[in-house]
Amino acid sequence: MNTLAEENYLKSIYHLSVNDGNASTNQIASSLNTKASSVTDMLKKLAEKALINYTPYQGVSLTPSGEKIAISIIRKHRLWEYFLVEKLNFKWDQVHDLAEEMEHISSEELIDRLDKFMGYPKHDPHGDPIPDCNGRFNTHELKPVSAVTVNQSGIISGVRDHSSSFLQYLDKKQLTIGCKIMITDIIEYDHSVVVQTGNKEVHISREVANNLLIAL
Amino acid sequence: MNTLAEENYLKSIYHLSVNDGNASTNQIASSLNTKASSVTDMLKKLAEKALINYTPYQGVSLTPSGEKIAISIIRKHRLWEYFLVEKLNFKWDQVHDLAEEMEHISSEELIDRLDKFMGYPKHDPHGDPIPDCNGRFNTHELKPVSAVTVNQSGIISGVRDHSSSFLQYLDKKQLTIGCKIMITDIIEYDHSVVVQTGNKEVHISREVANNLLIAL
DNA sequence: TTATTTTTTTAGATTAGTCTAAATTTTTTA
DNA sequence: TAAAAAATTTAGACTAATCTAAAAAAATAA
Ligand SMILES: [Mn+2]
Ligand SMILES: [Mn+2]
Ligand SMILES: [Mn+2]
Ligand SMILES: [Mn+2]
Repeated sequence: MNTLAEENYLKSIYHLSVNDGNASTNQIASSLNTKASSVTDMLKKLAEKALINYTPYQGVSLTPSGEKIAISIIRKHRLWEYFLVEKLNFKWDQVHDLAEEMEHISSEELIDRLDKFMGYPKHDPHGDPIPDCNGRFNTHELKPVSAVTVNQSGIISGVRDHSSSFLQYLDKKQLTIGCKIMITDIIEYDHSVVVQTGNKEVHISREVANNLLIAL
Repeated sequence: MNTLAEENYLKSIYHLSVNDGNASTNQIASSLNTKASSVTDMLKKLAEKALINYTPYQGVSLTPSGEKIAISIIRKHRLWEYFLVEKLNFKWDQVHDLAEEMEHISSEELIDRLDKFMGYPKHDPHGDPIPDCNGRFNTHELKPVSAVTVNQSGIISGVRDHSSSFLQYLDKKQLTIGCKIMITDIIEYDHSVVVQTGNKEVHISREVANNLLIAL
């Protein structure tokens, strides 16, 4: 089995390399709040275990077995988040740090039974897809509100920023997962966006629009 | 906060000193599958943190703050065991090792919500009492079947041996928590015991009778 | 009560994961 | 393309937790 630190590195590398297939030492260090030199040490260990492809100075990518482990950690993280919100009535802005700890509970059987207990949910409280027990999940096509044109409408389906301050702000504006919204205006001066949600109009900054994802 | 190793030491010291109020270095080492020299090192650290009373060569006892932590770990352990059996349909012989890992999830709020979610259970799947959120629990008076006289009856309410082989054996004999049994005979030769359970008579060894606890 | 055995502690290493500071390699800029 | 800047790795050190082997203390037995 792998240590907690190894699991966190694999997960970080997975998230960082989703786009360009590669993660740099400094990116990993900043995502794990550690130093580049510590990262280099760990990269050597993970490469030794054949969980990553590592050429010094060139960044890293996950091997198939490294990716399998990363996805299993992400599955656990998202299922525990779902459990905390749906069964224990936590708010969506309270569960991330708890899940960071729970994702390292090692038993696969436990997580598969938890999945069944909750009815095989497809998305976590933040709209992120939950991998099934074989590691498969469909990454639906979401657009940031900032990339949508006036008069288009869609369903709020995800967030890019998972910080509690952002999630609490969305709660206050009643912009939560599942809400139907319509973009009614885009202010040219600062790229802020006016959206219609239910009966209200809400005015959000460009930054917020950038971090709020909708399905059209 | 305390490390995983520290928590395990405190829990071990708690269990070992329940009876005589004191735990020896060797007892702790054997209960944690570690060496006496490692234990000595840790005892110094725990004493430094004022979690135990330690005089070299004299064994240790928990201070009030050490005991508080130990009981909180035990509460978590037993609540997670209850969750695994009642919600995820694990068998009572499958949950101990999983709970050993889960008991270190640090959030108190999480465990209090879990407690509420399950309806504040009073006993874990092995009959052990679950401390409430203030660390209080009544340690019920149970007797081993080996200490009961012929014709007395009672309810199976606990086990002294938590190993899966013992628990599976009890399952096979249908001697599980909550069953009403009556002691019908005690064989003088080997101190084995004949018990009536429901419609059947079951013959158990002295060792089994010693590890099976009933409420009269 | 002295000698033997058992228990416990100390001494000295080891491993995982981290750090700072220095050296090296790569990338960018001029 | 040479100098400067940025990124990365190496060197050396530290902490937590563990180990083996040796020393010391306590308990037991003769
Ligand atoms: Mn999360
Ligand atoms: Mn999430
Ligand atoms: Mn247990
Ligand atoms: Mn139990």
